[in-house]
Amino acid sequence: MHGAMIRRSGVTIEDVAAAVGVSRQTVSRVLNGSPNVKPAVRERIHAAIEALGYVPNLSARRMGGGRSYVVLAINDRVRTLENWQARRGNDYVDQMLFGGMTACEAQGWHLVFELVDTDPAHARRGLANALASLRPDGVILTPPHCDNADLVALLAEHGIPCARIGHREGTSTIDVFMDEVAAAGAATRHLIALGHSRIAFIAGAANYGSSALRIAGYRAALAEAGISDALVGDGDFHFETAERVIAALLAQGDPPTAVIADNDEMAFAALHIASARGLRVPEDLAVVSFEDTPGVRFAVPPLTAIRQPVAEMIASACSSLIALVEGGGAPARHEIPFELICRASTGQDQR
Amino acid sequence: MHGAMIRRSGVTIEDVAAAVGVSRQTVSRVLNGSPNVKPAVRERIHAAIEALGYVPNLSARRMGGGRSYVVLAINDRVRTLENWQARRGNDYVDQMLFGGMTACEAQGWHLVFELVDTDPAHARRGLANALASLRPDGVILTPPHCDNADLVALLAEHGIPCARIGHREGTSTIDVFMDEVAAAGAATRHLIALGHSRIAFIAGAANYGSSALRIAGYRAALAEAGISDALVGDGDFHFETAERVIAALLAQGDPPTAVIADNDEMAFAALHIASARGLRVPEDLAVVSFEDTPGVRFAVPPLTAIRQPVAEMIASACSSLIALVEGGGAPARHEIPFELICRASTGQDQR
DNA sequence: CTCAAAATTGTGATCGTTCACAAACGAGCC
DNA sequence: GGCTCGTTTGTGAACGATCACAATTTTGAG
Repeated sequence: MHGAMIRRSGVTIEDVAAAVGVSRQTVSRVLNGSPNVKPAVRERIHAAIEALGYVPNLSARRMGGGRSYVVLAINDRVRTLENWQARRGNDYVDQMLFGGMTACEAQGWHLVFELVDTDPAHARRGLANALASLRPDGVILTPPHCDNADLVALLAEHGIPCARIGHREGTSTIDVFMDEVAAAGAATRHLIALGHSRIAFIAGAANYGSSALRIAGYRAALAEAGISDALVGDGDFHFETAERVIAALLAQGDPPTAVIADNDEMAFAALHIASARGLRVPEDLAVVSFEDTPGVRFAVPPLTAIRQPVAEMIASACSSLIALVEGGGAPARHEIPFELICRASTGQDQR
Repeated sequence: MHGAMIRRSGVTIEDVAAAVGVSRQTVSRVLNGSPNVKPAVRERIHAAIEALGYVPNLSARRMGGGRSYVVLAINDRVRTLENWQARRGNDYVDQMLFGGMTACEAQGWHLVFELVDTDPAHARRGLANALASLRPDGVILTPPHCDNADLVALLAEHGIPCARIGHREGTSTIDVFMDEVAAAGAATRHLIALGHSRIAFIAGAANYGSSALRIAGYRAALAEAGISDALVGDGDFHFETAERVIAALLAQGDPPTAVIADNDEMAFAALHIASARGLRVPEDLAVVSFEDTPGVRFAVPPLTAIRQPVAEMIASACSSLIALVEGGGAPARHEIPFELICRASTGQDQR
């Protein structure tokens, strides 16, 4: 068949250029928003792109030396599904995917996830491999990678902008975080306003930055109300440990009438103990949680909780990275507002 | 500095070739597992790759006309986080990410997620755009896209292998599914074995393939035990509706003593009603759920559930796609075994 | 009307890899 | 030893975009 060419793939920039009667570079300029294109030509190129259904090939763009239009989100790798789900609440990733993809897509970018070992020796190598193979334009580090200075340094060496979730000390990075101190304070003050003075805080892990900040906020709110007794229990984010810790607190001479748990799973442990001992919630024991996974609405009773705005945080990280790459400017810090959602476990009626 | 060149990026295949003293093509052969390389040379190349920390650039590979080493997972796009989380249980995506990434990574592949509108007119276009920009080597369609024949056709036109999750009719596609009929049968027989004969099934949605199959399995198990009364309630996967439906069933003259819910959220509704009416679970009302999100272990009491093996399904889909691309062969169907996990809501002790 | 400056458009080189094909090498057979 | 055939290695072209720079057109001031 004379003149027929075998096409390895779909519509290319040359096809658009040929259809309009301009060079590929002019089409490229339109794609990349260069100002120096005659309005009439720009119009015709847009029409041709639409008509032909042209979409730029991401790999080719990357090869051309331009941007990759890819944001890489780094999560910690775990071995089993159980560990993965227990990691940081099982809807953390769900929210990441939603928030991140929605934000990236709105700008014509893509979000790619990669798992990297937390172990420092493997972490650097894992990130380096991901960078080499994907060549992202920006990287998001989630906990606990966000606290790994080595990874931040590696990204700086490569000149790749970095956003950190749940970290607030950065100067060279985009830090996106919520005010953990204020959130714990709000939860504590909510209970104090309801008349409680024996309020326990079940911490997740001493070495987690967020736990320490929350304990500080809790203590500050108590102090502010003139309550001298802080009742901090050492949990590990898991049900069984929390059960023991809460049981021990309740066995004291002057037991708590309210519990703040560092995540939902531990709040469920509080409900479970209350149920087992015939304590009414919230009358005998009020419960507040940090996290607000969808399931807490269906607990018996539904849990009052500080909502962790994960989707918003990731969306903000993506938007900021994109803005940084496309518009220049300097990395900034973004505090995302938290929310205290009052439900039946502290006496409110709503679900 | 004489001879110094400005490097736009990291280690390339040429660097490895130069270090070993061979041509790039020989290194490429080693990377792609070609058999025709002298063992001694292969050895030295592997050593150099290791020493230099070389990782192939994915974009360049794709440009070279080879594979992209990318599996694209298509999910339905929704507008709000609430809808996203309510979609199919909030840990569906969590499991997808874990199962899919783990499987892909093991083969040196990558998993990329993309959101595509469910609306038929936009769906085709959304997928076409994703294909054009990412050029994946394989695509996974999750519900409800898995049932969209138009998308399957589009992939066939492009010659891109396709795996469908939760679909079992495919001939040209890799279909990965669980035996919904048998699972519902197992749940039903479990309750019958515990002495129940008034067993209700709260369906999720009539037009969901899986709901219909589960109802069939439920009815078959009843018939098998000589129980003539099937008590099917029409739910919509949501708490509030399920609450009404279950209340109506309990108001009957001869109310059910057991409820099977089509997802966890509706099972929580059953627990909630029981708690509100002072019915003991499992003594007065036994509850079985389909889904087994992590939270059901912390319900009061913990829920017996059919575990939906989402992570395994996605992992299987990825592995099969990769095998198909790398090894040839024909698409096959994969039935993933389900599991009935017995907990306190049907009388068992474990969590 | 002329000419310089600004705006617009086009051309070759380039990114890092694989493909297609050609060349060199080595073993086995008569 | 010479020849063929299979194994191993190398070379130029290609993929589809962007970059750097050059060429052309348009604009506007004198």
